[in-house]
Amino acid sequence: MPKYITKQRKAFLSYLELHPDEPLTAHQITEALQSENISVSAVYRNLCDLEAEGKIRRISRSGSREVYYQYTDADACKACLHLSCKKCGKTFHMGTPSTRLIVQNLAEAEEFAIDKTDTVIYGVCKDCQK
Amino acid sequence: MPKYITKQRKAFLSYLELHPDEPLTAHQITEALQSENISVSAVYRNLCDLEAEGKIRRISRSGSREVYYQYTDADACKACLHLSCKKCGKTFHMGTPSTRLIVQNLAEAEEFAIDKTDTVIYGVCKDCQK
DNA sequence: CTAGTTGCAAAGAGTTTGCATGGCG
DNA sequence: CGCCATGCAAACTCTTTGCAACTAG
Repeated sequence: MPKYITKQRKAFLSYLELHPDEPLTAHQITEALQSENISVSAVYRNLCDLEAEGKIRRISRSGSREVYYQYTDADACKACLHLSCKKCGKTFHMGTPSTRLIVQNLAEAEEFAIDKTDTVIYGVCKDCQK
Repeated sequence: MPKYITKQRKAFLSYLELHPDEPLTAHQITEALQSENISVSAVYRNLCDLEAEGKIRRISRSGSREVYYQYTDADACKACLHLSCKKCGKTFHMGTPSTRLIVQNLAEAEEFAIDKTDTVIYGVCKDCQK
């Protein structure tokens, strides 16, 4: 948790708030904040801080060597599961009833306590299915 | 797809087959095959090949900087979802009925076509819940 | 004034690649 | 014998770190 609100941190945070749930690379963020003269190290340090606070999800997987950071607007989505479209990259929030159904089914049928924050379900969204 | 069956590749593949669905680092694999005198580059090259063939899942996420490779024994688990325990690291295969239920629910309630190969559900398994 | 934050450049870690050598078929 | 795979070391890229300078409170 930040103690000083510097110009760089302010820019960094407001950029993330404008792109919630969007998979961003460290490089992308640095580029976007070029006008604010933020350094790569500051970006990484801030990313690490947020990751430690659990406000950012870091992901990398098959198909791309890139590492993505996703700003997850805290409370808004602690109750739901996240759906990520492999085509457009957008993230969707699963409705509460569906989420509950899955959580319950997993608990009952598999005795598995799902972690809603960590899990991301991949697939193809409505719009990209055409 | 391999054209020659070399001693190193044979050792590499049989090691993976002994550790299906287990999250392994490239370093770990190299260490384990030390007696076979396999080089790091050979390990990486073989990992890349399998990843391209879709036989290996590469994953890295918040909480650890490590990159894990998981050998997914092809056909055996194309029909089910994977559960990964955050405590013991083991992977479990979700039963077909439960899987079907989730797939269907996602399709109906969210119009989202889940990709069973890419998705991994994180949480805590039965044994680790105690 | 004091302590947290930044920028820079150097250090690190993990992964990839070029090239000559060696081995499978 | 011809081509693929390997090993080695160098090259790369991304990320982390040390340190001095800066700045918010």
